[in-house]
Amino acid sequence: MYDENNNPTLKRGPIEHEVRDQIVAAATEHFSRYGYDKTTVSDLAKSIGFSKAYIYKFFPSKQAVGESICANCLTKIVDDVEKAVAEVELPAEKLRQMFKEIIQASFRLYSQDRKLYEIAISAATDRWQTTLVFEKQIQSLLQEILQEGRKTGDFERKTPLDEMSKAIYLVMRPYIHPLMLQHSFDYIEEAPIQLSNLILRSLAP
Amino acid sequence: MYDENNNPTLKRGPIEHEVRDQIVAAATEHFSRYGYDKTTVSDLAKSIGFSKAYIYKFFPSKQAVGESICANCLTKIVDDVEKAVAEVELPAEKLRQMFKEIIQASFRLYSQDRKLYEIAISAATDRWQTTLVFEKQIQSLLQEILQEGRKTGDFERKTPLDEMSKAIYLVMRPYIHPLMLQHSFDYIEEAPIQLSNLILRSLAP
DNA sequence: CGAGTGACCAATGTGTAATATAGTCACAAA
DNA sequence: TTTGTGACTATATTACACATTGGTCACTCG
Repeated sequence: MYDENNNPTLKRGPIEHEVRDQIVAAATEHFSRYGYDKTTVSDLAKSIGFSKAYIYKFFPSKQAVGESICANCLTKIVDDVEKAVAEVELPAEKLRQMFKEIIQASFRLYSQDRKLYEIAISAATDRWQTTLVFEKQIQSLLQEILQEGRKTGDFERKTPLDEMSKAIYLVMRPYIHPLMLQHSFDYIEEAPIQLSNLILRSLAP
Repeated sequence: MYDENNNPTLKRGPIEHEVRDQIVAAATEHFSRYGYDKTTVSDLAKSIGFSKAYIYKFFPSKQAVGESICANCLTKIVDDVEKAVAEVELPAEKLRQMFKEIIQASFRLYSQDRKLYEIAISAATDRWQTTLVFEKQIQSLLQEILQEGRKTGDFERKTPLDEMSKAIYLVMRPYIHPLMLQHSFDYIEEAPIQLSNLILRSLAP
């Protein structure tokens, strides 16, 4: 597996360093208050008391800083989803919870940190690394649930797991992709319910 | 049912009139060549040999002209889908064909008339009348197929028809909405197949 | 050597004055 | 009445000079 923690398009210079953390902290603050575009690299530098050039000892580009902040948001979403899934027992319920919580966690980010959500939109639209990792994590979680459901006999076993998993991911994708989710806000209440029902009917043994 | 053919937000003055047709023809030509934004109402007027003011005897706004042209595109898509559906016998095959052809017809518009596709995006994003009509038509077609499948015993009958229909529409929606479809181009080959499979598994009696 | 920076450049963004456009209306000709 | 228009306004768009910004590099200081 690829180690995205030492990826040269995302990081540069010392991986563990106090200043790196300061940059991330300052960026989180500034990006969420003023937005990615209206925050300059100089702003970040000033707020931690260094020169702009020093930022570039730790990050190869402004976008790389953005990706770090975005990665934190997406990781938070994955954590919330995993937590919600862990709260119930049956695989079918896990699936419902997963779908519902992905939407709710994303929507929370949208409501409470609009500016960071906008970064997530750029990330998904321009296919930043961090988005690919996020998608993989969601897909893994989905596959785990499916595997468990197959083991317990709650889900059918004829259809190949990959096919099952892929199709269900495709159903969920419009609600995972931040840009698409925006165009589905009218459905965030009913969609996870109706679509979970449909998915579960298709998974009946 | 509401008569959108005499809707004051879309039309004005004589409904059946040669000049109206000329305007629509000129607009189709200009919009598809130069795009909606870069075509001025004066351009349309000039190309049919009248003054700009005369256009407004037939349409209440430039957008209304755009909606007319867009309505033609969407009607074409619905026709293509209905034709494709009529070509097969079994309800299950009709569903597959429907899903596949919606995507292909939209993609054809995207490939061959990019500028008109862009109008369709505006229409869907800003919820123009014409888009609502289009969605209704697709939903009706879907419901017809489901009803037939229930009658023939090909589809299960426990789940309420409305629920079934709604859920399947939600699965298809990302591929019907032109703006969302753009972000799913990577999946236009596999999605209709995988998702039709999933839907049909959920419809098994 | 490692931490840190000012000066610099190409590219991108911004403010603004000038232009173009959507839409209306009173009115004319047929 | 029906067909058709030029002149007008308020809003949107362009164009262009100017300022900012992302990013680099040679350099200093300890």
